[in-house]
Amino acid sequence: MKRSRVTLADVAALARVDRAVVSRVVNKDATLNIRPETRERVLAAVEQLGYRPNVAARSLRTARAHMFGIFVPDFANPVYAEIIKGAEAEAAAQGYVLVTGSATGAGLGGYMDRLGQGRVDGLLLAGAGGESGLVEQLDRAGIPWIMLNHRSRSVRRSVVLDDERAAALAVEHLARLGHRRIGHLAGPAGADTATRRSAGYSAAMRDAGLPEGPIVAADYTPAGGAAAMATMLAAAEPPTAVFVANVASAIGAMEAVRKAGLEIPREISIVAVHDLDLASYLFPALTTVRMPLAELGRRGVTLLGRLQPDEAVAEVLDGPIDLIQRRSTAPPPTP
Amino acid sequence: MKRSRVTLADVAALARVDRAVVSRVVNKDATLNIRPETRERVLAAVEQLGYRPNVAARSLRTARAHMFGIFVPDFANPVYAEIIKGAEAEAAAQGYVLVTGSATGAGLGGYMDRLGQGRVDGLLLAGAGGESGLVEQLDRAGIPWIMLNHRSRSVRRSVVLDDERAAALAVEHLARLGHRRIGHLAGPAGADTATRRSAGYSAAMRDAGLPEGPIVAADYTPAGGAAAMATMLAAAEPPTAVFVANVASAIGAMEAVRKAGLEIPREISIVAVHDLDLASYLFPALTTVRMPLAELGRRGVTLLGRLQPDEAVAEVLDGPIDLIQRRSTAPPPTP
DNA sequence: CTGAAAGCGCTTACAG
DNA sequence: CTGAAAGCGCTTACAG
Repeated sequence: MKRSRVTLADVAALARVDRAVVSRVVNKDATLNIRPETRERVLAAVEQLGYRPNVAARSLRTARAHMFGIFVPDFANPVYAEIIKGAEAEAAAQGYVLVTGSATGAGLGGYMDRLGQGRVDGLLLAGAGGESGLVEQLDRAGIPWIMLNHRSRSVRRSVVLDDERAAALAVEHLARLGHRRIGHLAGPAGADTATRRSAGYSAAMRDAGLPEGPIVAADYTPAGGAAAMATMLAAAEPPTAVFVANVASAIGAMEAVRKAGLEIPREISIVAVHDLDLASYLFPALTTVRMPLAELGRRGVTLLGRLQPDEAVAEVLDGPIDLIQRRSTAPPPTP
Repeated sequence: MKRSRVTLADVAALARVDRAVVSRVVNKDATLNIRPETRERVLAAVEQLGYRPNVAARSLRTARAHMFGIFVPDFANPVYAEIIKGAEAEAAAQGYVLVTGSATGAGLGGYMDRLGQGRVDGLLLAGAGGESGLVEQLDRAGIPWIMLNHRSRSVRRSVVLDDERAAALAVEHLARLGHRRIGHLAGPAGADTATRRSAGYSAAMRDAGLPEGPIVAADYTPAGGAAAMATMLAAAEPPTAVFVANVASAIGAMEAVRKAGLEIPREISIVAVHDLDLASYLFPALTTVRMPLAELGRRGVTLLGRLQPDEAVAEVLDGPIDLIQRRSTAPPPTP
């Protein structure tokens, strides 16, 4: 386990060429004219000594780290796990490596401090809200950044998913089953995804010629979803189906329905956004809308590698969005 | 969003001191004797210019990257998400940053290639098996490494959890409820955790004076768990309780029980290892054994920072292991 | 108490 | 077609 301290100079000496030649061979410099046998000698020396370029020296020289950072609220949230998976796959394809940080570690501020200068060539932020001062803090650090799943005037660079279409898909599914009273268990006011899903719900209800409501907001947690669903069920005319903005809320909502003595889907249908693995483990298995989360991560990395330093971007990712029907939705009860 | 290209020299010029002084002030060099007003001037210049040390230059000079790598099979697996959380928290406390890689990206080989030389000061591997050549590959790269959750003769550095104790806790819980026929839905033969959990099951059964079996192995997936449980239920005298080595298997096992027309926990009790969030979302909520996964990640990072290059370690983490009782276990049916 | 200088390992524009 | 040289930004042993 001893540190291999093989440098370019060692390889050059063994291959009897200059370090510059080794560098260009290793980096596959196309402008290098070299005799095949010389190249072979260099490659053999690299192999024999087990030479691996020192990334610090290379980064210092080229001012490129070949790393991207990605910051998420929580690794244990499967939504962000999917985004990271996509980001890592694309980074790997580009020969980049990912430096991950989460709010459960030491927060974004601590993360950026530890990043220092020049550690990453760009930073992806998922699940950040419109925290005041955030954009300024990012800009001051001088690191190109892109925000995922959140857009607003102050955010110059963002990629989001088509949450409105996801909501429409859910509502259309319920309407097609024959539901007329379709409620909406919305997300928290602060979350940008929640706003877009609610807008999509309203638009889809209008398109279907259905009256909106009831609408109750909750944070993206089971406890929040349970409380909101209890409120909804207490209404004079409770809905026969509910579009829930988030799987975590839906878990609580299902619990609340069960507590109220109602049966899913016979008496009430539920559909939620994000087709996480656990949706199929719930009872009954939850009908969901699948969004291209990994694709969002991929796209973020692609743009980070491509964008000019001052280029703005506000993209709605054009990926596949599908309704995954399971056992939590069915036609409404006949009165 | 322009790149801040402020260097030590800029700060030194503004503060009218040498770069060396700035360096030592920034790094809080205790041996530096400096007049308070000079230090103030330096700090003010740092602040005014927004100076952040260039990590590539620092790494090149000191031969320390202040980064650790962590490689897992899959970010979306909540077991590894927990380990990463712990590792990140400890890394942050040390001023380190984490470079994550997963098998869904480009595999360990690709990850290590992209890491190059000197990018990380150490590497944590979680969920790796006893792949042949793995240890050699790691050693050749010259990066200190520690394997998490896997130990064997060839692995010189490992930290594992006390899987035997976890198994014992589960078996004791079932025995205390009055079960006599306690089956074991084991993990795959290749998995080291599975071996230790099975050993713990056998020892605990012996201690309880109970006959072993039935024992059926499955991989750590719902499908595998379902098939194994179906086999177990088809036995002449099926068990009244089952200790399942893994939550994913348990999900499938519960499904199989339901398909067989049996009720949990009235007719059969189930307890599984790892207290993941989703355990409480299952129906019925799953009784589990909680293992200190985050602590495992923390400990790995701590050791990585502390161990001598050639020091070996084979540690069984001494963290809290608890039985979390939910609704999937109860006394056996009275015949 | 503070500064000058060397050098970490690489890349690249340039000279021959 | 190949080599010599400068320099990226920092740290640290040493000189004054």
